[in-house]
Amino acid sequence: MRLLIVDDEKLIRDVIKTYAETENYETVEAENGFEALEIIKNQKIDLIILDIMMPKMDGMTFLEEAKKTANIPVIILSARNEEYDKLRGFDLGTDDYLTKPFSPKELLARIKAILRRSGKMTPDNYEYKGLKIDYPGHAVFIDNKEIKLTLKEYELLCYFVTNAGIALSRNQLLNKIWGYDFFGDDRTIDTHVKMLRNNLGPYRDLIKTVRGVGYKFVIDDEK
Amino acid sequence: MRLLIVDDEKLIRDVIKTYAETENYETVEAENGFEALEIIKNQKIDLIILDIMMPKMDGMTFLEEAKKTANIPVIILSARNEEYDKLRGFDLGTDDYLTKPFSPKELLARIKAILRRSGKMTPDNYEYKGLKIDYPGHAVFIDNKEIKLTLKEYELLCYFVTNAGIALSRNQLLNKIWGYDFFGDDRTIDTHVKMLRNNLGPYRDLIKTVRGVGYKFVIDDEK
DNA sequence: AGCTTTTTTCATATAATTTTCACAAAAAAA
DNA sequence: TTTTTTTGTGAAAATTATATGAAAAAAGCT
Repeated sequence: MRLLIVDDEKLIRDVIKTYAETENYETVEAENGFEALEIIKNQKIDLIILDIMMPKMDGMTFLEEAKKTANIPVIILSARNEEYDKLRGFDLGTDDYLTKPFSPKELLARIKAILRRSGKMTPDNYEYKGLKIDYPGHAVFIDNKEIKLTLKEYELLCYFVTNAGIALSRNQLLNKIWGYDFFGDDRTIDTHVKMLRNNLGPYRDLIKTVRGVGYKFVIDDEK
Repeated sequence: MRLLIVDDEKLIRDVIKTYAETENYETVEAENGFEALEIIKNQKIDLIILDIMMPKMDGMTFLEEAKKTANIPVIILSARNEEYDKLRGFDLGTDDYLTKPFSPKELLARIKAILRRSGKMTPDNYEYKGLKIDYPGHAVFIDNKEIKLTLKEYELLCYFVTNAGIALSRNQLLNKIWGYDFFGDDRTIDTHVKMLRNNLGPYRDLIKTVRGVGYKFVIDDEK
């Protein structure tokens, strides 16, 4: 579950980030509308927390643009005195708003409510044949026996699973799992895939090599 | 722990009832708002599971009436498309809602969460094998012998126990046990976990290290 | 204040994970 | 078939995370 926090004040972003992380949400930050637009174009974001009042591109402008791109629910933050009118017309069934100052607790409640409402609840487990992932427990089972994966292997597997059927390039994998700032060897991924495959035992073939591209997690039995 | 299930469809009531009983909740059923009102006037009910859409007296009307009578937490069931607006104003801190179709498992999780939150379920003790926690007495026993834990150790243990099976990050632990305003060293947690483990003696392995994440309390015997 | 207990910090040891790299194997292209 | 490109693999090296002991700091107690 990834939240995008858009606010020009670092302090506010940090506070929200801190609280969000206690609930295990991942967070991405943007300082202004431009940055935010870039992010929603390139990353999977489940919810946007948006300060309406910002320099450069203000919240409303961003919102209009954003709604054209993707349908991501938004929690709008605004000072009590800002024009309420502007908020009219927004889909309060999908979105929500909160006036500053707000209590972090309330924000968290709203976040939860919205994510739930929009059906974005992360399932707490994945299962395919004898392969099971217990997300909250960070555990993976094969035929009901837990297999021990390292963090990277686990992350890899989760990413594969949520992108089943899609060929993922090494670059994509690097960016998503290692982060944008990783400049390591390409063989690194191969090595991790190797180890993951080994650990998956009978399910090792679920991770197919897509030559010239990367890897793909398949859940059908085509040969 | 008695749950009142209010829904006009017998099928739904039955499903909920069945699942609820697996968790040892008693259930009482009502087919409509009138019946439900009667019941909460005359019986001790800890939680209401309420379909918002019903003939005769609908859920909202019932809810308004019910809130006058007693302060019982409510889980509202609604179809995804029903007007969200109506739900505004309800105390999402106390109540909760779920859109149909929902997984029984999720419903159970919510029930648990709400009962816990509203302090109704606070069992006064926890027991797993020879490990016992006497909450009111703030005491912990191992094989019927009291072990002396410091406050932090006790809090840690309780938090682990109520989140059994879930990998808890250091951040989460810090925030929940130390509070949001603690900016201490990460090793602090390790140290407390170490001490707690030592004090747990034979049960020290219930607290597993989840490398790269944090710790997890496990209650099953997988190796 | 002095003493005890608890909490926190921190340095070091230990263990596990991650990365690199050279070469083998496989696939694709020539 | 031969060459070229790409991927697989094992093992070592580098890095990172956790466990632990001991000491400092803080909080309680009498």
